[in-house]
Amino acid sequence: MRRKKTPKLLRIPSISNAEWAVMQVIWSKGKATANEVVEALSGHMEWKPKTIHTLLRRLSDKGVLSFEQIGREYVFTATVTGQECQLAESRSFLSWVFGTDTVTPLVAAFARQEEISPAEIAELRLLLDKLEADSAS
Amino acid sequence: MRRKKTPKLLRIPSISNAEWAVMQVIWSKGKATANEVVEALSGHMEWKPKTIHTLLRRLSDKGVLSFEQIGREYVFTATVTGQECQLAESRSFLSWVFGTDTVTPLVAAFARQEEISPAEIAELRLLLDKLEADSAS
DNA sequence: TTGCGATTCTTACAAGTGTAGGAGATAAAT
DNA sequence: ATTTATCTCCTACACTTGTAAGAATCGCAA
Repeated sequence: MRRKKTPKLLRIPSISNAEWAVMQVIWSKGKATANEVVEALSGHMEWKPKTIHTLLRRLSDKGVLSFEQIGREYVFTATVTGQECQLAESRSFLSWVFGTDTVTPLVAAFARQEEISPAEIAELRLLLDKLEADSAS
Repeated sequence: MRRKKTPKLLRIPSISNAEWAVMQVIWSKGKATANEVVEALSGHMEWKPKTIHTLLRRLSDKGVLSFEQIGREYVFTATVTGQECQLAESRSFLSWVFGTDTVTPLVAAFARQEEISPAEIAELRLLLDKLEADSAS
């Protein structure tokens, strides 16, 4: 039987909008050099390499990235998982926009605008089923 | 039969964190003077009145608040609904944190951490049922 | 070993935010 | 009519964010 995860309240520093794009790359690749990040982002972001370097530095300063020097390059890795950050951000988002700590109001808001497709409804149902099964076990 | 709401892409200017607290008050009261907002926020926010005045001014500058002068006071009203703003913010949030335009990943993230209570599961199911009924009609 | 090219470190700067203070105007009270 | 208590308007300032340029450094090729 799965137990509630430890409520690890490790303070996750706030990651800005632009910084998220960089983190996504690191998370998806596990680790990456500055150039790999630049590479990965070129195409769908129109950032100069310098800009990305700045973001990497700021993220390191905040402690959500760590790096080791390999030769003359730095290899960055995340010190927090994407899931942790997503959850943390989601919580604070829900709290300031909906004044709540649950997802329901958000879903309701989308529902009101009929922004939820039948396929998604099915997907959500499945999720709920699994949740219930889990907690019942 | 309900039709999809007009996809009114009226650009909603971004409302900052602190500003949201002010908007919540205006939305809940319909209209309010500066002092009423100060009043409403005192207690759970530790802001000086001046701070709130500044936020009101900035919101007016952004055009999400309008005001009419009654005597020597200003009465503020919102020019955008809370729902519009919540939806707009939610969309941009989901897009930069989850890289999606649907709510499912957020719900899944909460589900993974078992942050969803049985009661909430029921509530969500109800919501989905209603949604489906609506679109089927 | 010396220059060169790649990489990192330092600095910049405007816009947006959080958080107000002080000056000026004005309605109300006396 | 003057004072006074309130409001609003203008100004401030440090921090964050988006967006980078230039300087310094360091390892490799010649």
